[in-house]
Amino acid sequence: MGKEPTAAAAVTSADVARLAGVSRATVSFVLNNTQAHRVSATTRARVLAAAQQLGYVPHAAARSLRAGRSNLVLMPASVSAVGSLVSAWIDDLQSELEQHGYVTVLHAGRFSDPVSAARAWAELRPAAVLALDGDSLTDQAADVLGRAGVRGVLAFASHDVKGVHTIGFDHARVGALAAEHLVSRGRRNIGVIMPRERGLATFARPRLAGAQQVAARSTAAAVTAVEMSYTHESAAELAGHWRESGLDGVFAYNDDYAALLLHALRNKGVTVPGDVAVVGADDLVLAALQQPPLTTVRLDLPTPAQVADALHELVDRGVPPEVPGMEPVLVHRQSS
Amino acid sequence: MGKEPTAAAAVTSADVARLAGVSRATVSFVLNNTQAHRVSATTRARVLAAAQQLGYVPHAAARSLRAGRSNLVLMPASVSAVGSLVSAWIDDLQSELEQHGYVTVLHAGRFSDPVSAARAWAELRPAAVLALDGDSLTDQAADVLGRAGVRGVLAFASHDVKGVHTIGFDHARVGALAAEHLVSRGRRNIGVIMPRERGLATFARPRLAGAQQVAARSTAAAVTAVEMSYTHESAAELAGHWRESGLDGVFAYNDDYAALLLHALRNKGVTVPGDVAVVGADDLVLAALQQPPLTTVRLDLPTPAQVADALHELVDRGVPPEVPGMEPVLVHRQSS
DNA sequence: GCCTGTCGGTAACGCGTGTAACCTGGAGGG
DNA sequence: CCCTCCAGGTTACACGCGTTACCGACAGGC
Repeated sequence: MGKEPTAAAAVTSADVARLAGVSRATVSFVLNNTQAHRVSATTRARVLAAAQQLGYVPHAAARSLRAGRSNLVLMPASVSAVGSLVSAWIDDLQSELEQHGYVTVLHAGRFSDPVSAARAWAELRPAAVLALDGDSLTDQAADVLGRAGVRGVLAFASHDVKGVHTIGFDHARVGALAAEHLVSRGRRNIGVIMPRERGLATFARPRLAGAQQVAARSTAAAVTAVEMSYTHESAAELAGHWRESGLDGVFAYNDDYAALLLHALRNKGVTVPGDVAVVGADDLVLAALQQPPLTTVRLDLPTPAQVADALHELVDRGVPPEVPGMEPVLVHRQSS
Repeated sequence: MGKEPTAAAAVTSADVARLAGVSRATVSFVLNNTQAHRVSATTRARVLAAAQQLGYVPHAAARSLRAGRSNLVLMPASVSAVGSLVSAWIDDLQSELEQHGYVTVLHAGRFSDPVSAARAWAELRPAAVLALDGDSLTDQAADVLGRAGVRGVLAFASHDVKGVHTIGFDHARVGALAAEHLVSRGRRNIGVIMPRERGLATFARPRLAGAQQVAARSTAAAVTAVEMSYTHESAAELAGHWRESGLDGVFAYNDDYAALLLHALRNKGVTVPGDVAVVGADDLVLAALQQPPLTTVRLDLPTPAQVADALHELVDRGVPPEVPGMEPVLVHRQSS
């Protein structure tokens, strides 16, 4: 009960041992149910009682230091970059990994380059790193992780990186799909929204590139990048100059951005899909709520269980089974 | 260059020492720029070169084990429970803490009770725990953290908990504000949406309670809890039976839920605010985009810098400066 | 009485670090 | 020549834990 007001030292297994009147080894045997060593029922009870009384909790770092491997899974991701789409997916993945005995942790830092990012992750000595924006991983970064003893590096990425097991996640396909759809609806001047919000560029750039490739193939269409922030002001300004831009189709990066832009366009008297066709992405709940309902690109992700199993295999045996990549699907509604 | 295909052992400072031809201590002195000890320029260069060549990254766990304290800040929170509102705030907080030398990490687990949750957090031996849903913290949970040597426990909560430094965050006030507004607009039968999504209950329950208190004071009004999932089907079903419910006002927990409900109501021919007034919360960007624009409760949070400073003071000196709590403000638009 | 097991416990080491304490060789002052 | 001092290195320990090897006591078979 009596908690020290002054810097209470942490309770260690040695404290438990002292209180129970046994050695630290015995405490370890009891608390870990070590099968190789037998402990009498009475001492076992004494140890458990002492641990309970002191509120002992083992020190994960010391444990994995001794064991030579950790059960930490690091997901480098900023909370805001994770859209509403993936957040539920991440939660489920976390539960799956928990059942495998892993502790999953999200960490976002602002890093200048991939290698210093990898260095920061490596300091934590996770068992595995699961990168959602795997395209920002270089092979030097993967090398840093490997030298730090990270057993598995899994990444959603469009291209292979040495030392990284990639799960197909080609954002270029998303942009291409949207652009192809707009072209097939007769649009020729296609704008692609590039969010100014930091952290979204890694996804936005390849989506733009995908759209540009489509334009390059079909000679009739042209693609223009259009910057926009996720604010009413930015959307209103964009919509205000829309007619001058001559754009008759737009891929808005996201359903969130699309909804914001849609509203601003209507306010300025630009009709959708009459004057301009709008396509979002992620197929969020709000997409269907828009006026007109929003055409969007749905992203079918591999199930959390599949990814969790793959990660476990990778950490445990070194060779993961194949995981199906992300498959983008166009959902046609009235905005295009 | 040659990376071992078979379980490459992690690079340690001993490896660096061996390659540089010095002792491990010297390596430590060089890499940490220890002022108390002088190292000649030539050996310093040799050590740095060796570390560079091997790609050495220090082992954070071993370091904090030795140092007796960690620089980890743990934020228990599931990604999906963190609304769009707080996600940007969290990112900023993370940068602030990074400048203070902390590594911030998000962790969500499904726990049966507060104490086992605290135990899981305590295993990581963080310097501090920052709980966003602080109302699920008990004093036993705080005790577990304290005994594990966690220096500071900060929580957004409505009530004080022994051993926890709370930052005022009274969700009951949010519900109360919404209810008062609806009553002042002449509404008498007020529904409060309770999301079925897991993890949101800790916020939803006090919001409901706040609304109920308002109803208890003003004899004219009644409050009913209404369950709803964040899906089109659930919203449609709710809207389909709306007239029978007799509700003429609703606090929809959230702008997201409010937008979904708004749309479903319109589909069923229920007019807003004619038949029913709708109030959301969080003042998300999409709130102003709705038809009609959504009345909402904006939550003014303390700045990330304030919280980061408080946390640092708490960890460093044990006594944090006061941090202003969350202040809910009603934003009136046309949906009520 | 001696050898052989088995049961129940402990001593000791190492994981990767940081740092206090301790050497050593050479320069300088008396 | 001896003592002192300092620069520049090393040795040794501790952090909290898991585990291997050891050890004493006691029972049983010859």
